[in-house]
Amino acid sequence: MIREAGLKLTRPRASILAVLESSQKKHLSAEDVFQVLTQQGQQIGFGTVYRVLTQFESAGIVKRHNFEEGHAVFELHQENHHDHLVCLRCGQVKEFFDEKIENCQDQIAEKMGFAIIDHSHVIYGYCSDPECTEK
Amino acid sequence: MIREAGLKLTRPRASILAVLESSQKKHLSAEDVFQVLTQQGQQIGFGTVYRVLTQFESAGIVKRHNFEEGHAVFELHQENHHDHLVCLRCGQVKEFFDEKIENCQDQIAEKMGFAIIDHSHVIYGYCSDPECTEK
DNA sequence: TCCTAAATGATAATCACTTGCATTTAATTG
DNA sequence: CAATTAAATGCAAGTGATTATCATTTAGGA
Repeated sequence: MIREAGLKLTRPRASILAVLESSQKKHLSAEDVFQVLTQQGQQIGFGTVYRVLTQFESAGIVKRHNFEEGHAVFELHQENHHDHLVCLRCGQVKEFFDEKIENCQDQIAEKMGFAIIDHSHVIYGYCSDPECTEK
Repeated sequence: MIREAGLKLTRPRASILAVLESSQKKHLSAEDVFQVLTQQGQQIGFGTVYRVLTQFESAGIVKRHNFEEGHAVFELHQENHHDHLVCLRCGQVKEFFDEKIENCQDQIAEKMGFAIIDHSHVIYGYCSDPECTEK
C-alpha cells in the first residue's frame, strides 16, 4: 500500500499504518499515533509522524478531519464516502451517509456555480450513552 | 447589543462590533479585525480582539467557523441558519440553506440516537470566477 | 465624584504543527 | 553482497494562531 503510493517502505511508515489499521478507534490524532508507537517501545520522532500522515493524506491512504478545532484526526481512507456525527461529551464518532443529502449538495453547488472538490459535514450533539445525555 | 449580552460597553468591544457590522467581507479572522482597527488608527491589543470575539461567540453575537484549518473566522450571528460554500482559490464564501438537508440531518441524528446541538456543513470547490475555474 | 469589579494592553506562554539539517537507511547498481 | 545515493528520519529550533498572566486602566453603580 505504501509502495503503491510511490513511497519508500520504511519502518516508521509501516508502523504508523499498522497503528491506524489495528486501532479500535478509527480517528486518531498525530499525538495519538505517536503515543501508541512510543508505548509499543518504538522510537519515532514527532515530526516524522506528522510528515508521514500528511504524505498518507496526499497519497489517499488516510483522510484528515477537523472535528474539534485545535487538532486534526486521521482515519484510513474508506471505499465509501461518509460523513460524521461527533458526541460533544465522550468524543465518540459515528459515520453516516445519506444519498439525498449528497444529491442536494450537488444541486446547490451547481446552482451557485461551484465545482465541488470536497465537503465537510459534521453533526455535533450528545450520543445515546447515558453518560452523555444532555444534562 | 453588547449591553444586552451582559457585557460592559467598552471602546474595544464597540469598535470590534462596528468592524464586523461595516465590513463587506462577512467572515473575518481575529487578525483581520485587528488589522482594520489598527489601520483606523485605533490602538488595541491582540489579546483583546481574541477575548472579545470569544465573548461575542458565547453571547450569540457572532458565530465562529473553521473553514480553513489554522485559523477561525467570525461572522455576525444571523437570524436564519445557513451553511457555506468556500472557494479554494479565492477564499470567497457563499451561503446556502436547504430545508431538505436539514430535515435529513435531523432524521439521521434521531436514528443514530444523537441529540443535535450544532452542525458544520461546508462545501469546498472552485467558484464561477474565471480566475478560479479548475485548471 | 468615588469606588470596585471588570476589562484592557503588553508580553510571555502554549499548543499543534512544520522545517532545517546532520545522520541513517532503503533499495538500486555494480 | 557491498557500494552508492537519494530519500527518509530524529532531533531541535521555528511558526502561527491563540491563550494566559498581571499590572494598569476604565465603566458604571453608589
